[in-house]
Amino acid sequence: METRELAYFAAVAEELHFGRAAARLGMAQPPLSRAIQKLERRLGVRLFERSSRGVSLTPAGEVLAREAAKVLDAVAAATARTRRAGLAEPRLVVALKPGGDGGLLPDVLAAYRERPGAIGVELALCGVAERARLVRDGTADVAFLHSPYEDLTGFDSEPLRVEGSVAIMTAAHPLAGRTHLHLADLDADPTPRWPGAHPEVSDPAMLMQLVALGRLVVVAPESVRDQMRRDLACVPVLDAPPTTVVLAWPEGTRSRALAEFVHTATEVATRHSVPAQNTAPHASPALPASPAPGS
Amino acid sequence: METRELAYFAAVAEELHFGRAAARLGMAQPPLSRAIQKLERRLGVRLFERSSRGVSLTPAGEVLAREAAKVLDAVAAATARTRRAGLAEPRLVVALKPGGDGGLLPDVLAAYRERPGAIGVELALCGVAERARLVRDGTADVAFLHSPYEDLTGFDSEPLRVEGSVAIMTAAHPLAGRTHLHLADLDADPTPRWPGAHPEVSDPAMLMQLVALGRLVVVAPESVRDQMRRDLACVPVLDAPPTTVVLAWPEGTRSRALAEFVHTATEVATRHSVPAQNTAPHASPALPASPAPGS
DNA sequence: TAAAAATACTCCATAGGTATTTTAT
DNA sequence: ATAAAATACCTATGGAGTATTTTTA
Repeated sequence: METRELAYFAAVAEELHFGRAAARLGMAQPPLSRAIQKLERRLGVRLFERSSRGVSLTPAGEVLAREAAKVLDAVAAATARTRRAGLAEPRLVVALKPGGDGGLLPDVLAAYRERPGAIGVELALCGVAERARLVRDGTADVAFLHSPYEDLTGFDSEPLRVEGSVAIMTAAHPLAGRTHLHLADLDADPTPRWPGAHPEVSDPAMLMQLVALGRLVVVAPESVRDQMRRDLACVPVLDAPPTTVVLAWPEGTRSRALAEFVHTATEVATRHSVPAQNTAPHASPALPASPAPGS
Repeated sequence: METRELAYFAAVAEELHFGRAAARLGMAQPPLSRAIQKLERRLGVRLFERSSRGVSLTPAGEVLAREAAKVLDAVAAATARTRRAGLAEPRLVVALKPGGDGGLLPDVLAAYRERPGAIGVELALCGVAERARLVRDGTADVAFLHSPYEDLTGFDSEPLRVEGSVAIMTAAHPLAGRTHLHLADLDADPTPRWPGAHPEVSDPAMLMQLVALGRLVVVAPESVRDQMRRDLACVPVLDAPPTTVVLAWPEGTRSRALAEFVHTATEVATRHSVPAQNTAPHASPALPASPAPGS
């Protein structure tokens, strides 16, 4: 089964229309129809139910749709990773969303840079949805993700810090003065879970605008506090499930640089978490840096 | 990147010799050389270091070797799973090695068969090494595996039962009369860990023969007791790491039948483990079957 | 100089295009 | 009657074979 055929199949499976799929693929409809027929013949399985009023997937087609996506992802990742491995000086690409590092990144970068074999680190700032994809498709080596909000299948990961949740609301909100609250206190307000569980609003700035307008209360990891608009209030939610900031990379990766980066990150994370308390996570005292190797 | 090209690349990467790789692929050497060159051109990356005395992988080539293997596995799995999904009456294929089910399988099969939507179950009996591969390549849907002996990356899994370890030895062995022992007691004997950690001996019958001859003592999960030769003795090892029998299936599988099978298996496993004691794991009393739905 | 990969050329299998027919609603 | 997929037929790209040359240890 060639990847070209799988790409054709995937296009038809998405469009459920040979003509439109062909247009999307930049080809004519007849060769596409023939390619799918040939695939069906070789597999000995009918993949589509055709009628003049549209096309639908057979059960076997449903299976192949999932499998084809995996294959095409793997091919894209293979291409990207091989290209990146061929660069003259290799770089480690770290994907994160703004503020998605739980405040650890600056120290992690500084600590990693001191290591003997350290290579250049490139940051891929991106939206919530893209981080995992960038790693899956080989564009990035590793990402800061939020467990359990993000799906870690296919990744190995290392937890860096556990964060409690805070509710973000207007200063005018009746609950804004409280020292803490419980999820039940928010029953009256629309409270989409962070990040982006709500359909329409994926842009954080827009979400915060809705909060500022008093239309929403959002529950988010406490580290967002630092980059929050000043006109919003922020109250710890005691019984919201905690968020874990994790570093995630593709299962089975064998890269010296990545291993060292992850190791450095966990070290920095423990340095941060041991002295700091849950209620004041960013009051990390200026510990002396660990003895620099070499110079 | 076409799968054909990746298969070519994988062959050369394994053989490290264009001529032999071409022979293995059933083609002539020149087109193979050209195909690899074209791949290198398209990726913009050198994959092999060539000399007249052999071929070696560049760092980028090493990366692609791993990635290509993933892609080719995914393609093989896609083919197998799609074909199986197209069969007139779908079957659930369960891979296990003889005795690798911890004694649970008969009850699991009986319980599953009673369920309303149950489909046919096929058993793929196979050696130790093949079980995981059968699931990975789509030939089987689910396997009984032994954690932590087997690599579960790429699988989701459900633990069924935790087993202690026993040492298997000749009845004449000085330790054979003991009621229990510790790993340190075995320091004097060659003791490959079960299963198949030792290089040469992969056939269990051969391994048992070596045990019977007094050449080895093996440490194995306690459920092997049942199918053990009568001329061997079996002593619990208290400090050996416990083995967990798990059901494992490909990450992200969406199959009603599989979900029900796994659910049934965990139910049966808890029925087994609750009344039985660690020291007599197979003395499961004849509980009344759970109320059959329907008839 | 000998083993192995690269080049030169030739051929044909097949992917893809255009025109048209079949099919099912 | 009409939208959409299938078929017929043609073209040409590029994958593969044979013969030969180049390379380097």
